Amino acid sequence: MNVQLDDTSGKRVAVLNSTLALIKEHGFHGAPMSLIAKHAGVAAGTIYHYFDSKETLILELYVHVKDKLALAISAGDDAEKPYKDRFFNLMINQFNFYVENEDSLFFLEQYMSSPFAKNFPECDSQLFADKVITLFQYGIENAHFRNIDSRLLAPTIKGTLVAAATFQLSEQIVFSKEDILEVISIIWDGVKRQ
Amino acid sequence: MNVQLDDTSGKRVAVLNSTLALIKEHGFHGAPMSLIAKHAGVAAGTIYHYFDSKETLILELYVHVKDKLALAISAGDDAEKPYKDRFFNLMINQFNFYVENEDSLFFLEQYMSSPFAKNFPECDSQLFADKVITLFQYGIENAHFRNIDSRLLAPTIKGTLVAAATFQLSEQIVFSKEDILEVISIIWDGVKRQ
Amino acid sequence: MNVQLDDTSGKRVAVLNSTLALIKEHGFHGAPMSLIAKHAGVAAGTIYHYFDSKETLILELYVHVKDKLALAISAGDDAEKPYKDRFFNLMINQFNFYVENEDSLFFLEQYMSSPFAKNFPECDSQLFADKVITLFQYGIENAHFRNIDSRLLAPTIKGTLVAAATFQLSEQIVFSKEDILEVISIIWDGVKRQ
Amino acid sequence: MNVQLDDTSGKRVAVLNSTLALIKEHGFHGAPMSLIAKHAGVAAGTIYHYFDSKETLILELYVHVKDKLALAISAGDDAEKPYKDRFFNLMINQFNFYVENEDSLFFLEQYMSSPFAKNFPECDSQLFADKVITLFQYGIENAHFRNIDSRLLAPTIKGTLVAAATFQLSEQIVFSKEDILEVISIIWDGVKRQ
DNA sequence: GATGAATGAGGATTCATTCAT
DNA sequence: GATGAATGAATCCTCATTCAT
Repeated sequence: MNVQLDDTSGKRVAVLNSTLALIKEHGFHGAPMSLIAKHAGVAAGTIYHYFDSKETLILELYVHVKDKLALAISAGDDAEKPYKDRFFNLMINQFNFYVENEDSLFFLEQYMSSPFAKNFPECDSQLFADKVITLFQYGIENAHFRNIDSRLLAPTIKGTLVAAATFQLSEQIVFSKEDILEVISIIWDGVKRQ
Repeated sequence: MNVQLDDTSGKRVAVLNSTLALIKEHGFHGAPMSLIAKHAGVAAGTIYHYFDSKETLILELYVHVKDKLALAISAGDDAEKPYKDRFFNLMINQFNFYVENEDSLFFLEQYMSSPFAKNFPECDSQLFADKVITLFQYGIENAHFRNIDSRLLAPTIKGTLVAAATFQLSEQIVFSKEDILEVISIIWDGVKRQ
Repeated sequence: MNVQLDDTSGKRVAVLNSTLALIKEHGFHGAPMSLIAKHAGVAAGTIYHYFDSKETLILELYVHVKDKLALAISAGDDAEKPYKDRFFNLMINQFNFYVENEDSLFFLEQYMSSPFAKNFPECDSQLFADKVITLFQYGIENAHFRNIDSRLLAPTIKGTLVAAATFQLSEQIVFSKEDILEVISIIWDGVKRQ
Repeated sequence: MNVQLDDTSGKRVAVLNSTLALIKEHGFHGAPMSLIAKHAGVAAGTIYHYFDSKETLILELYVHVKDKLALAISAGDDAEKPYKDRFFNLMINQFNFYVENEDSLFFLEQYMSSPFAKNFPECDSQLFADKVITLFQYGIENAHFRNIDSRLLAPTIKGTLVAAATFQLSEQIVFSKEDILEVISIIWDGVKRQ
């Protein structure tokens, strides 16, 4: 019954963004539907035109954010370039996305460590699988990485980048271009074929 | 007014453990005080003899778990040994703790990404600072690590270990001793002085 | 966020009246929100659409009742008449209001002697100040009363009327017109210019 | 099962006084048994050695306070003196008691307007009946007062005195000896035989 | 007598969701 | 589509009271 079409007034996106902002600021806890509605400038009931329940709202928000992340991460990727360059480009993009989209970072972290992630593993971004996972897979198959399970690679890499981004955001310190490359080198030196 | 003393019947610890178990299973959401009480085999009101509010219960649980973690991590540490050995020992201990204490791992992850961590940064385990942070600090000062900010080191390391432990737990796959060493090598090769 | 407007179904007033009735019958104690809701024929949550909390409900009820009192007291007041006549009219009106609105009388008494009155002295009926206090003030300024502090006059007068009304209500005795005039004479003879 | 005897440590009185103090400060509402116990320096359970329930505690406190009031009011009463003098002495004593025992005044007011007074009318101070009511009765029988119902006299008188005392206490103004006599004259001129 | 941990029913309040307009 | 008043189950917490020590 949900209406994704002709949301000309953009209420659907407004609700998603408000949910994101509120969860970032106050956690899942501090984002009741009534507050989301008010923050988005819509009536409480209106949310239910676009989302079946609060649960699906969160779930769809997750995919929405992950899509944005996939797009940002894969920007400028060029299959012609050496793999290490492509990897570094991805990492830099990812770091920048986190820093520039604090609420997305915080939401993703909360989502991933919540029961949602465990209970709805099938609910994820196709775009992310296509753009990001694929590249990792390629690196594994072509022996650019150590011989580790592919499914361990992504969280390992993410862990360090998230740590760095969170650190910059919380500490009000700005990493220089070189600092970021140093951080990515930590990752690369760890996971690359030795 | 809380009574930590002579809780001979162990109700305080029972409440902490029940909270841990329920949060692991159902998230912060699925752990109402009434359920915690029932799970712990105490009356709802009894919880409030030991904790001022649900918030302080969570906060004290965090320190409690972090204390246990610190103890487990630092087991068998020997200042006489080479630094790399000490580092590997810590990592192995940490990985094992996570795998053997799934509920602690899940709770810590949820706690760290929740607003609690941001709102109460001063509320942390002294034991952890003494046993674990100190060893990292030592490694930094004695140039065993790359020249990265000390505050970035810990979350980076943790990220990979947590990823590995979560992976093993969720996928029902048991890392062999060698697999674990491989994972720790990822970390070590990344952060060690190049 | 409260909605005083277009409460066409009259739920707000129903809640006020139910609160009044229950407090009269059982005191502040015996008026839990759940009972008020049931008595008013609304859901418990509905009360919170109209009042922020139980405290504000009580506070707004006080002003509501005091407004009704002010209106009843000043009925038929005529600035052309001699002051003593106006005073007697007010007193008779007040006595009648108390007798005819037992729940208002009991509520006001409980409210005035509760910490509410001390903690929120600024929360009072403007109507009462305009209609009733003003007339007393006039009497003081024009030397119809003894030379006593104006702020002492009102409670003194009220004390006797409340005593009389309470007496009639509790004893199931009906004062005759003459009896009431006698009581008012007690007041008047006490406070009038000797 | 209550023990009024050999309360050598004075715990019973301590509980009564703590209850009085807390009710004065925070109302019936703000005087939970646990707080009374702490304020009185006894264990919560101890209160139940002296009082069957919270209800009886309040009831007994009322009689206790009323006894003290009766004693204070009738101090210096002399059957040989003219009735008006005796009446004035009583009034002055009563005013002074209220001003000097603010918590008793506030408690009595709250008690009288609460459902307690209605539900337990038989629970009152014998001392008060003997010392104070008796004197009023005498005045009525000997035609010192107007021809009003005897049961109306006391609350009428009390109303004005309480108003005056409350006024002084709340406004931080000290009535002079003359001011008090003026107030009592209001009463006397009102109720005396015209 | 005295203690205070323990109880659990009851109270204020929140919030996801519905539905008549 | 959009609204927001209304719902009532669920939540956190309080507090009079009991009882083993």
